Amino acid sequence: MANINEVAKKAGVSVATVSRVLNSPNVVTPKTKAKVEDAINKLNYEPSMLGRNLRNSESRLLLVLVPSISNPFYIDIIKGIEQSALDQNYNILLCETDSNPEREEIYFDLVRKKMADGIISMDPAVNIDTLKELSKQYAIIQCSEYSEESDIPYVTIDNEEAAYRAVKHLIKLGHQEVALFNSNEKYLYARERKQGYMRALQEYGLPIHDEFIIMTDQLNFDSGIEATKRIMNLKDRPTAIFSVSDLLAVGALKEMNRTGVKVPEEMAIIGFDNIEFSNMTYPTLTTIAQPMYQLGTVAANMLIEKVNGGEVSNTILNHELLIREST
Amino acid sequence: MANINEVAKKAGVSVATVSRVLNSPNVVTPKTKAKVEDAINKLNYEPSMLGRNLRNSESRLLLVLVPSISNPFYIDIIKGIEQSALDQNYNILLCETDSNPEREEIYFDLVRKKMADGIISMDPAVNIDTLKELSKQYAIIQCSEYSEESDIPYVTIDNEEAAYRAVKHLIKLGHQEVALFNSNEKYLYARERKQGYMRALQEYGLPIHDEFIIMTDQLNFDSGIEATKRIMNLKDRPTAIFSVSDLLAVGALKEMNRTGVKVPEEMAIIGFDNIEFSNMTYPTLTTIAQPMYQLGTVAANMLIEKVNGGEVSNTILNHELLIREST
DNA sequence: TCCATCTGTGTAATCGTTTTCAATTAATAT
DNA sequence: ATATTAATTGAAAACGATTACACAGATGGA
Repeated sequence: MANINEVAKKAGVSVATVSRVLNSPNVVTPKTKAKVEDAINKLNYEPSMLGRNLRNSESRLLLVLVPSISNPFYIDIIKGIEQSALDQNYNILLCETDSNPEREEIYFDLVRKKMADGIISMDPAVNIDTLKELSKQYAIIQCSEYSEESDIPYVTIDNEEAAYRAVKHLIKLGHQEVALFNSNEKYLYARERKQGYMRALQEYGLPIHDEFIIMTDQLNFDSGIEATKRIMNLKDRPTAIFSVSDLLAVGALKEMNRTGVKVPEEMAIIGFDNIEFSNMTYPTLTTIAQPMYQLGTVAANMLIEKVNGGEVSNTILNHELLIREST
Repeated sequence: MANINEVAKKAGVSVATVSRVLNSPNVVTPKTKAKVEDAINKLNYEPSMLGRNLRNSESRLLLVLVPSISNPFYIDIIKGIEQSALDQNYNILLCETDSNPEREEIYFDLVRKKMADGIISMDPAVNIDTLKELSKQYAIIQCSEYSEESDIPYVTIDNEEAAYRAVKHLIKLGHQEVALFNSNEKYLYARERKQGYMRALQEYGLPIHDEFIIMTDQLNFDSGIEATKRIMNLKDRPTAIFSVSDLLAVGALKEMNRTGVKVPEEMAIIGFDNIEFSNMTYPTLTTIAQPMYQLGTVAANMLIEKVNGGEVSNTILNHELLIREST
């Protein structure tokens, strides 16, 4: 476990020279460089990042705050972040908050204590006041979900437009009664998607049935089943469902299969996200595809730019309507 | 961005005392403690982990090496690891190798450079020679997949027995022709599960058809579809499939749905892992449930024990046959 | 030949903690 | 009141790198 001093001694040079061989090899004479490299090899020296990080006051670690890694939506985003981070010599600290404020505090402390150089927040349930406070001092980017009135930079898609297109697609297929499986409207994306839903209905002069709008607490499979049961118990049922998450839609699909309702003939279903699994279901799921991987790379690049003192501006990425078997 | 010196000055004590207030509050007088805490609050002081880590020569970071985070099998393991780590004041560095040796090297370098205190390896395709070499100097645990001839501690399940039970279950349902969707036999778990498969067949005096044994390169949905097509093209088809991964089985299910083959009537399918999705499919998937979360917590506890110089011994956890609709 | 310039290298300070050891103060026993 | 012991505190040395600054030797021009 040699350190830079031993290498310097063995090579007969100063520690400064060893450091230079490592960090700016061009300023040092080929001859001394060779001596130093020889010593490094002989001693099996590996520079310690602990010393390096302290001296440079950086950790080269990026905090990635996710509500839950069980939702595959985040998986591709994380892959994108990881790739961008790696390309720029950063690593990621993946943190699942489970929408648990205590956990969140643990993770926030990591950046306060300099264990992380910045944060990518993807948790809609994040404590936005703390986040705003932190953003005065630390580099922070919001990815996918964001807060309007904070001036924290974000990358996302046009949720209103995406929802509008999804519902328009259903209407054009002849559906007049479209249910909405939404999440809690305290989240911006939920409000925006609902607006898109309403705009489409209004544009085609269709009435809005309040009982067709189901709010679920969580975006998961079970909530999808639950919401579907409520819809199916209505005496006037809708003929199509627009779900703001593929996981909810998969739950709906499952419930249809269980009760023998034919999809898309008796009930059309459209999801949101384009998670991998949406293509594995029976029938496959029509959905709004979000550019997850790209959301990740862009978020990471923005964050690193910000860590290095640069200015970044908000980014809206493109989405896409993916028509498959469920509509 | 105050440091310990400024706090000491403001409180009128030495830095040693400040450090003690933080790390062993009981040895310092209540009065001085109050002074120090007051100064800490006034200055908004947060101790830097960079300094701390250098001094303690530790990073309190655990490297988690996963082949791919797209496979939900690893998600619950990761959750378990994270919980255990957090409980003991560690954090995890999640690293997806994508079975890419270059990436793997980047991650290995993190432990060589003291950026991580230990490794939990879950990648079957890991470079075992490098891993063995590293294990002489660093704390390493293998989780789920392991190498027999290395003396790196591991936690896993009894793969042979699990496979045996799965196939026995199919046989008891009357299936005489059982296909095996396996992964490459260079992996230990693949060899063990194949052995369990053969033991069950032999025990019931059933012949082993080589053409019923399909080896797939990857454990994903597409490979499952591919393998199913090959099986269905045989003139003598099996009546049941034992797949060593739920993802493969989901692919098989999808292909059955597409071609109108009834599951389980015309083809029974049993998976392995019990990923969340296995309960969302149509029909739901019978599977061998692995204790993923527990694999994670145990692996993390073992690793931390080892990081602290303790000795750990290999652990075999229990699995369970989960009978659902696909058999 | 001499001075100016450029290159390569070394010295030592610095990043922010923890901890050993010594010194001081407080507490207890005589 | 004094000697002895115990409890608090402080000074200074690590931990392992990077880098500003100074210095020496080489190069080139006049």
